[in-house]
Amino acid sequence: MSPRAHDRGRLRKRLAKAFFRRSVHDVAPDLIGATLLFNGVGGRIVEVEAYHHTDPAAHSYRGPTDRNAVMYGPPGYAYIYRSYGIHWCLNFVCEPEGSASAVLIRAIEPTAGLAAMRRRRGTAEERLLCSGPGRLCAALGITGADNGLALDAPPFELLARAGSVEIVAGPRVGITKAADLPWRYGLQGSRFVSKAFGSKA
DNA sequence: TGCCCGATTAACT
DNA sequence: GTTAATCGGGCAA
Repeated sequence: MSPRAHDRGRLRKRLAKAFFRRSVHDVAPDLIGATLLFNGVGGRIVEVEAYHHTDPAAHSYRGPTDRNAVMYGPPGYAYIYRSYGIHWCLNFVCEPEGSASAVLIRAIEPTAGLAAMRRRRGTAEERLLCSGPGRLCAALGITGADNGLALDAPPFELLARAGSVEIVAGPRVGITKAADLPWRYGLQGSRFVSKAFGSKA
């Protein structure tokens, strides 16, 4: 029996680099419901935001710098930056190389490695373990040292969602420029999002 | 070189 | 509701 036949039905498809080589506005909603693991710790993605290089709120809007260099590389890699000098935030580089566009991973529903997450986060509240970009990185143990790593190889593991999901969109969180663009996507009804979605986008 | 602001969070009043 | 923690980028001098 081939490995493929063995895996069928048991394991979901791993997201390859080609998955990310599309518009951020296609990749972002397609990530909702996918499973993100880092060293085996993680869960189901329930909230993301799209950042296009033409977007004034994007780090790549004003051109390449030391910090955003990974955004200018090929798709399918992790762009990790420090936020407010304290937190780490995880992004997936998308679109053809040079587009400098990415998707910010804002929240996941914890499903694997709960004990490790609680230890790193210092709280037992499951809902608060990964509900926010900074909290998510803390729970999974992701830091700036992981900036530039490929998403289709360890320590990362990304699995496509199983079946269909209902997706909601709304304005992004914590930005002042282009704050009206509805480029935040979430899993309908999830209690693990960082902030509730309005009824209308 | 110095100063202000930000894709945040937790601990305050 | 407000504020501190604390780092890189952007812009003024």
